[in-house]
Amino acid sequence: MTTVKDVAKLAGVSTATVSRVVNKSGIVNKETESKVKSAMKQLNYRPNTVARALASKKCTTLGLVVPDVSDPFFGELASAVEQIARFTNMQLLLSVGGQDERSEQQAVEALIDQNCDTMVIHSKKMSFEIISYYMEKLDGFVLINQNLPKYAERCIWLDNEYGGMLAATHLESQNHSLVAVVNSCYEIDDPLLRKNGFNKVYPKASLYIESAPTFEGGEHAAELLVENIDKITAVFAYNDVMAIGIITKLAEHGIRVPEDISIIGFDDSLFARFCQPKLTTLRYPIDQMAKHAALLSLFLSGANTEFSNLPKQHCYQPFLVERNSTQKYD
Amino acid sequence: MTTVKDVAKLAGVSTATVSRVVNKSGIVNKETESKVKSAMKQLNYRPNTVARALASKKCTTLGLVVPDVSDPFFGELASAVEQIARFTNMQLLLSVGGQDERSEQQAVEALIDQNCDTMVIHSKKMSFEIISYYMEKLDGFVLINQNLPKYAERCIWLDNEYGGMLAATHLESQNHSLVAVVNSCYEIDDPLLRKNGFNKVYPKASLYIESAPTFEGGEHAAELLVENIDKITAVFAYNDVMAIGIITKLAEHGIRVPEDISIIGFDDSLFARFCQPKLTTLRYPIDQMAKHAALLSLFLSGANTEFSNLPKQHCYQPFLVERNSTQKYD
DNA sequence: CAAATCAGTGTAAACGCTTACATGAAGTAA
DNA sequence: TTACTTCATGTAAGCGTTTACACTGATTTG
Repeated sequence: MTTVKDVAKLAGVSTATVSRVVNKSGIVNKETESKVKSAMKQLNYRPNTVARALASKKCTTLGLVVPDVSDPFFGELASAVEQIARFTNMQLLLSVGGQDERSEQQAVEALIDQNCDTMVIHSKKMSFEIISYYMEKLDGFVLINQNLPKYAERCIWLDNEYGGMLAATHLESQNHSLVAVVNSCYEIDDPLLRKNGFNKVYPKASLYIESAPTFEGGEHAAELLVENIDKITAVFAYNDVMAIGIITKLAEHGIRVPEDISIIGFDDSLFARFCQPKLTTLRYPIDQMAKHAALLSLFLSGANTEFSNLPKQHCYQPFLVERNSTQKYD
Repeated sequence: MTTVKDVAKLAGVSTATVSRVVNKSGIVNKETESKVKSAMKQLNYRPNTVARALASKKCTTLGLVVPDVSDPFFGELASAVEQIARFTNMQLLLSVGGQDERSEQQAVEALIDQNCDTMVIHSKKMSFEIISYYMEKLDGFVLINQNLPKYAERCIWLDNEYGGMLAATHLESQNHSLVAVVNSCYEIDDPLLRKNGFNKVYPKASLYIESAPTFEGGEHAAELLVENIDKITAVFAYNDVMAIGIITKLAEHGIRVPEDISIIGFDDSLFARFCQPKLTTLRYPIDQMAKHAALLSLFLSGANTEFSNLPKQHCYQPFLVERNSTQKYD
């Protein structure tokens, strides 16, 4: 491993000077600079990021914690954050938080141990106290998919209520009056908000079901749907996977989508186009949101000052992607 | 931030002793140990991983490079590696390699800059020369989904040929004699090997098509399938996404799966169950493989010596998952 | 022309930790 | 008693950087 010292010796300067040219900090003579540069090239010098982080107390890693990378939604999120990391010469440090508060907190602590002070967190279970603690401690702590009014400046979230409204409006425009809502039974805000938004258009759903936000959860909900099939003409599912679970189970009962019943999903996950029929759904701009969150964290932690003109708006709006799982009712 | 010094002062010992108890290295008196431990607790001390890595020249990060995290296949891979990392108190450092040799190499270099010397690499484009270079330089450099005979001890791969055979055998057992192979057009070994395996059972496919290994690629291939629909009764697709693309496009032409034509995929991706009909496919045990690769890297780099009795077998076998997209031909 | 400024560079002390080596006390064998 | 172990701990020199500060010689200012 070649170090600053080697470079300094070869170039006939001090390590301080080498450091100056590497970091483009301080003033250094053009000639000296080129001597140093050629020495670096000759020795194939690569600064040691770890030593650099230690000495400068600045860190070159961008942390991300998500509940589960194998979920394609978080895969997309991770991919977006990684792009920003690479673009700003940082390294992505990934921790998965799992499903309970303790492991989420451990994931954050693990990042802190790595001197990482810029991170974007998708938390499911962390209490407000714990979040506040980190917010106070780390300037670069930013939350994605969660809106804490007290820290709204450091949150990036989706307008779930608006999403619910959009779905409802779409169904209404297709003359559906008997609609079911199949919601997630998880104790987070999103399901509630989507339902609220939906209720603004349809003050009362013909049927309201809660189930796990998974394929199986969708299948399970579909059983109940089948029993009440005469009372509904359309359903708003919490997410695409559930919607697909519903469609699959419905098909087993000989109920066709969209001919017999319309279904609208949420997320526009990459497999929304994989099912029969292709899913009408709401696009969740997680890619943009994740990039915004990463840039915001970088800016707030002081790790990167180039991107100061970030969008003021921290709340993102989903939009309708109309495919084939919904149709006019008559 | 509280450091060893603070702990040492509070406990009335030297930093060396604190280090000893933290690392369980060297001999330390029971009493002293508990004094130190309580001091650590009291100050909420957490060792700084960066400083530790610098001083000991051992690193606490486990690197992973994949072509694209947003692809659920790599999401699963990343998730498995992360589990091992967490289990061994390491941090996952994720780099995405993209689609060309240069960026793959940059991804690796970025890991090296972080002092990371244990890493698992899924490469698509790296030349043998470059790979050899890293193999010689880094003991912990292990390859996944690639078998380089010279470095077989540091590769974990799938028996693609066997997979092809399995698919063929299944189709044969269902009396299909007119089979098409829809393969990936990417220049990697996998498609070729799968085809070879398939050919052992069916020396000549009734139709051979190459296309991009994506949903669209599948749709595209399906157009050709449709033109030759009378010549085939079954198709072996390179992967699940292609299979789904094919099914979707076929459906548009009124061709039903499996009634009119059987189709078998590869991977058993999580959405193999999302489509209609659910896909018969070959399970790719990427989860196990990734864990093995991570453990192997950890062992070879010397970062963790606990797991020395790893499976001798570096080649993994896919197996058939029979669902509803194939049926007996008569 | 003395004083002040400034470009360009070097010196050396951090950063938070590990670890080779030194030290000293106590026990053991001769 | 002397010499040798063994246990337990401390001292201090790194690890590869950054950076505050000091220094020099040249240029500008009044």
